[in-house]
Amino acid sequence: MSRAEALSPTRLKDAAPLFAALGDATRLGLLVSLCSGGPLTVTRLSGQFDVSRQAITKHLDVLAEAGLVKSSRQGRERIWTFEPKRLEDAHQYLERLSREWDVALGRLKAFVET
Amino acid sequence: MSRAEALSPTRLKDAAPLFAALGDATRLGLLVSLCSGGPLTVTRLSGQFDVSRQAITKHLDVLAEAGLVKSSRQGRERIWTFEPKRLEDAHQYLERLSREWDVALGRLKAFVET
DNA sequence: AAAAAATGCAACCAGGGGGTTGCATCATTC
DNA sequence: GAATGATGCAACCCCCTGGTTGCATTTTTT
Repeated sequence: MSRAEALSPTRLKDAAPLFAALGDATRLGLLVSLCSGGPLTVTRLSGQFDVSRQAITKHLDVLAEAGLVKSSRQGRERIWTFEPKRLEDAHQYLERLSREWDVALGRLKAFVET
Repeated sequence: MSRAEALSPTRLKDAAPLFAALGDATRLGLLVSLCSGGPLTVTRLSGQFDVSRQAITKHLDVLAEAGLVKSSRQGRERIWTFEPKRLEDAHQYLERLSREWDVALGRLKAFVET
């Protein structure tokens, strides 16, 4: 394994929590809001969903833990912003998977043609 | 929204269960095995992980529910195979998200330059 | 036909996840 | 400085998930 690969966050053990963070409808909705609606505060965000503000806070914490969002204090309010890096990691992981699949298909095809 | 988009399984409500299925290290391992190791049986698969065969069965059921694997009976054993379609759906959903992000960035840039 | 192999099915258990309510705290604004 | 607004923190609840064990069922194999 190359050093770059060893440090890559797209290794299996790191990819699972990332996908887990994406695996909730409310959290995906939050990502969409922050993505297209720009940086927002918790109370603003919770207005768009029918769950309590505290529930939204928990979801944002999960997303932050996965590195998908970032927050910063600004006076009395906390601003949440989308963080595209980890999304790219997930993207790359999926690509590696399907590439491995294509390789396997290639092997099978070569085997059949023998 | 176009008809194709309306029917696409990459809409938010369908994407969440898909990512949730991917959000477990054991299940990702199973996908990798089926992907690169070819179709396998449950007992063969459970040999590669340190959980019981029944636990692996449950994981495979989750993956099947999400459309990521498929199974077929063959005599007394059941063969599990990787199913690449849904992976492509997940891939597309991530791309749509990051595209939306890029659009938002573009808007911001245009606004700043005014 | 009996033994062995692969799977199916069910009950059970511990822990975490998603949700809530209630209240404390900190910054603004009048 | 008192009221209001935005968060933070904690306790609690329910249920789903990931895991287990034990046993029944179906096919092979000898």
